[in-house]
Formats: sequence, C-alpha cells, structure tokens
Amino acid sequence: MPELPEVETIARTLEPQVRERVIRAAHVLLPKTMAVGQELFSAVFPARVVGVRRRAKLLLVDIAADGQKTPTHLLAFHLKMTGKLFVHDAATSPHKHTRVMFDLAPEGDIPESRLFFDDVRTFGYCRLMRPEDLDSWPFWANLGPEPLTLTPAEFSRALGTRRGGIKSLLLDQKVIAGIGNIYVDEACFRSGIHPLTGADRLSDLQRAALLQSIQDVLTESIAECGSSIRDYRDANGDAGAFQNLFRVYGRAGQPCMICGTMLEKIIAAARTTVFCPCCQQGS
DNA sequence: AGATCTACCTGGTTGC
DNA sequence: TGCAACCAGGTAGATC
Repeated sequence: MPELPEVETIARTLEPQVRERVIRAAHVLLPKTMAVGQELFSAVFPARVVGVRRRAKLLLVDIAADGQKTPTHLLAFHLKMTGKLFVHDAATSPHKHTRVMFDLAPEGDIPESRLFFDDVRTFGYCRLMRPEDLDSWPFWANLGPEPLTLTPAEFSRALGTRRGGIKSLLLDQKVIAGIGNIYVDEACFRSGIHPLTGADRLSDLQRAALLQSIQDVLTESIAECGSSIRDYRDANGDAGAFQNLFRVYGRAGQPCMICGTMLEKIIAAARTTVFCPCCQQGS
C-alpha cells in the first residue's frame, strides 16, 4: 500500500533509471488508468524526462517536449494500493496487470527500454498534464502540507478546531498529505494517543508528540525503503524492510511491545485499526 | 460544514 | 478439491 515512504522510495529508485531518457510513445492498455491527458500524447511525445519527484502519495515525472530544458508537461501517478513502476528491456511484453507502458529511446550505452505501470486492482491512475493545470486539479489544489517539514504550530493549525477522531483527520489528505492506514496506527501508538480521540481534545503537548511520531515513523520507514505488505516493491524490484519494525499494524492479538497488554483491533475511519488499550487511552 | 459511510477493484486467504 | 465469503485500503461522492 504505497504511502509517503513507499512513494518516496519509488521516486528515488526510479529517477536514475529514467532521468534524461526520451519517452518516444505511450501505450494505454486500460483506458480508465489514463483517463486524463491521453489526447495530448501526439503533441507531447517524444519528450525527455527531466526529473522524478513526490508530493503526498503522488509520484510526478517531469518531462520536456521539443528539446526544451524546463518541463513542459508532467506525468502524475497515483499508485493507490497496488500500482507499481518498473523499467524493463524493450522486448518485455505487457502482462495481465500492465495498464500503461512508455517506450524509452536508447541513450548512450543504455539500450531501448520500457517503463511499465502495473496495477492489479486498477485503482491507480496516471495523468498527463501541463504544470499550469495542476492548480485546477482539485485533488492537487486541496492537498494538505507535507508532514516531514511541518512545524508543531503548522501541524496544530492544520488540525484546526475539528472534532473528528484523530485517525480520520490524519488519513484526510486535505489535512495532512501522505499518511495512510499503516503509518497513522504506528504514529498514534508511538505518541500514546487513542486513534478515536477527538482532535480538539489533544493538548499542545500531545499534538507535538504526535507530529514527532509521524515524522519518526516516516523517516525511519524511508531509511528502510518503505514497508512491504504483500507485494509492494520499489522501482528496482526490491522489497522494503520497515514492516519488520511495525509495533501495532498487523499485530492485533499479540502483546504490546511496551506493556504486554494484548493489542486490540477496531474499525476506525472505516479502516482496520490496531492499538494498545493500555498505552493509548483517552478516546 | 464536517463527519461518516459506501463504491470501486482483484487476488489471496479462510472456512465449509 | 471446489467454491463462496471475506478482507485489504485511498479517494470520490453521497448522505446525514
């Protein structure tokens, strides 16, 4: 389930494989995956990849058409649950779950190759757009702040006066960007906050502790190249290792690492939620 | 407006 | 062995 650390890892492993490469053409195998921008193909390609970056859980590939240096367009990928990006050699055929393919021209010693966007559950998408179109894309325009560079005051401002459960607020990409079900549970556990606690009932101290925990789990996970639940892989095909450091996610019924109490599973924000009823009180 | 719920998807797992 | 039921979860959209 690519969340911020996984998308960051994919961006870092993909960039060296596609930077400066020329995308000659794109092939859409599942139309709904490329519902936006397909009509631009003929005008944009061939285009050179000038960079790969991440915003929230979006992976952005900046491309420049017509030999220009500055990006003229970008590919915005949302991997949702099962999206994957790989570069294979040009002879590789699409398989059952391949949704879009990009032909990459040979560059120096690098032979012709192909960028694959595979997605088993087809929730993911890729949009081809101009940079100036981003602001009129509601999802982009409404994204909340990036958590890693957030200050406690900014975090508190982002939570505002809302009274909903803290878990549902943290999952809301308009409040704070990039956090999903795994990291919200891990961060709540580390800061000793019950996931159903009303955000308005968190003290300044608790808010600061929660932000610190969010930044800790995200930073540690990035250092481990993300978490591999089931089938996540980075752009090199390598698994992450942060799943070995989970303290609550997927551990319902097992003892709390701090106090030994049995971890409980509940549904919060319509998501499976695991927490320690002893260490995380105050709902 | 804000909070909550459901649809969208498919493959793997569970249970009979 | 076969097969139905269930589960995973980010986001849009609907409802209250």
